[in-house]
Amino acid sequence: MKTTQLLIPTQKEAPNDAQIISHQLMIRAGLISKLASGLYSYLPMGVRVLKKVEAIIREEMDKAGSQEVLMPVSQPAELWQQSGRWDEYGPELLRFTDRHGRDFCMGPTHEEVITNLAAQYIRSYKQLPMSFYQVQTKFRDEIRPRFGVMRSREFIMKDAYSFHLDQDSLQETYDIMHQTYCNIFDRLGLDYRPVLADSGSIGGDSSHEFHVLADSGEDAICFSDESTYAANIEKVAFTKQAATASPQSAEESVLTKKKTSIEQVAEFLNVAQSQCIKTLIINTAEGFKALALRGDHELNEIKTHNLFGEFELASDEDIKSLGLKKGFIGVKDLPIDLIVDYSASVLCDFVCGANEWDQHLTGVNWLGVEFVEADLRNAVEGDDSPDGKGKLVIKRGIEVGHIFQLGDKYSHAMKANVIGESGKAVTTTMGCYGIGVTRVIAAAIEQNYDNRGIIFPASIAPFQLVIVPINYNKSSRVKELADKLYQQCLDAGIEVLLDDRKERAGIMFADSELLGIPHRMVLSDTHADNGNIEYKARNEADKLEVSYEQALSFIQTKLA
RNA sequence: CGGAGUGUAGCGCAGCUUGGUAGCGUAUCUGGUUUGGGACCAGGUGGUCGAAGGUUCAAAUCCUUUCACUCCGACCA
Repeated sequence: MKTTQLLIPTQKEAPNDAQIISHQLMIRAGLISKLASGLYSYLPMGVRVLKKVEAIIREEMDKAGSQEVLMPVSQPAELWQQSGRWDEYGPELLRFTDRHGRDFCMGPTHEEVITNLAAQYIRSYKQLPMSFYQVQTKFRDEIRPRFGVMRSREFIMKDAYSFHLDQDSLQETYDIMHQTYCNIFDRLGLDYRPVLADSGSIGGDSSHEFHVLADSGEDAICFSDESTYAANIEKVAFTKQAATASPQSAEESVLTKKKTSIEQVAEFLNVAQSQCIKTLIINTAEGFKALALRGDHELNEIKTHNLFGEFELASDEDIKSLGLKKGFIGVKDLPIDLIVDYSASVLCDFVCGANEWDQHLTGVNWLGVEFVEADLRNAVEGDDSPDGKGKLVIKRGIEVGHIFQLGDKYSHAMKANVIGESGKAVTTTMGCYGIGVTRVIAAAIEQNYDNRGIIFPASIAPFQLVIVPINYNKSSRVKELADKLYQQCLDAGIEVLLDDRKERAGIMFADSELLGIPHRMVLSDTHADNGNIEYKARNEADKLEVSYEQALSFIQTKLA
């Protein structure tokens, strides 16, 4: 295509609400345009990239034997009431009412619809296993959309669902999908890692997230420095440890006026935060519970949720009503159940609140305290890897894919049964596999850019090659050479952009670099004098002269 | 939802304290000079200053209400 035929609104400056690099560059390169909070239009260049990503995903999904379908964005409430999620989902589910007063929602995901389809059409075990996918718009009414298309409200997702007669069959497809996802992200040219993820109540190794490594990632993921272990920080499970020390000192109460945080107390008493215990009070369906953690550790909400169900931190009033002093809560003589994290229960001679205003205790030991132990915390850098090999390293990741085994949650609720071999109805078992298509683009940019702009991986660049003729509108020789080369490239099936604008060289260079087109050929009178063109790869510093005659075969070699 | 901040031309911003003709850079249009790294000169286009109400002879500016957007938080007791 020719630049003058395209809308490529590049900008020198990014809008000041664009915080992260991918957001800034997508706006500056004219890929997207913001309509409202968390809502973006894709402009021609953005759509080209989107289509590239989708094409790779489609090819690999087809290869994996999945069938493409397309389901509606708006969905009737009845389906969600059947699955129970109409009440469970919360405010992220955008609901609305049609003119007849019927309730609907914008689909944040499509388990309900696909399960409904399966219930209708899959009747016999002989049809199983079967899987479906779609590339489609999702709507999630995010509490705080941010980072451009990274966390937007409307986004494009590839979601796939599989149906099985039994767990073995599900596991088989799950493994295929795992490999398929690796193939997809390999082809997308991304540095990614599959990591163990939280799978809710199902448990086991039945859920993996695919993370693109980038400092701006919203998730923390843990790796062993000596093995292949990799997991979301939320998922790293710890077991009971053996005590490494024994009590040495006697308990003592000290004045810690207005020192209410672990940080303040540790500094004031000149002890490590890891030698302090913090006591959190939570409100659960079964009443208030006290949780004790090492001062340098954080409470893991998912683990806590798995233990107690829905919970929230106790309010100031709640703490008061229990007779406790906020900022000075300790582990001794609590009026409620105490649950102690495994790494806190092995501490000796530690510091904790005294349950009196402005008082902490030092030299505290667990002797005589009643409690149960549990795994409550997030992993921190340097923890022992749960597989027993090496220490954990923490990196930031952007979650671009998630596969998990659903079991029969939806198929049971929505009666997706098949007639089994014995002639009786059997509830199918399901798997579910998602890729955030639009997020993949942002993630790819987070991983591939420099101070001039985007450096798209070749597989998803909007164009493979840009031809920059200098003085295209002045020099008939340059124009002739450029047009001819452009036509040769088109004939050869190369996705080529001819910058036919009446612009100075600097502007054309800057735009092509901002847009991240992998290969560039420059034509000018000076090069034409030598019968040459100039070639430069976006991701390399050096320019190269190539003879005009060999230009096409040269670029074909580069693209191969 | 809690806290903070911002709304003035497509984008980036000044003006507001102390009310008095709507400004700058960039983009865009016209003409000219330039032409291998975002050029220069000249002349234009473009804004009911987020919206509504109020005070005033007079409001971008002061007051009230409201809407939108952004950031931080919503585990660190």
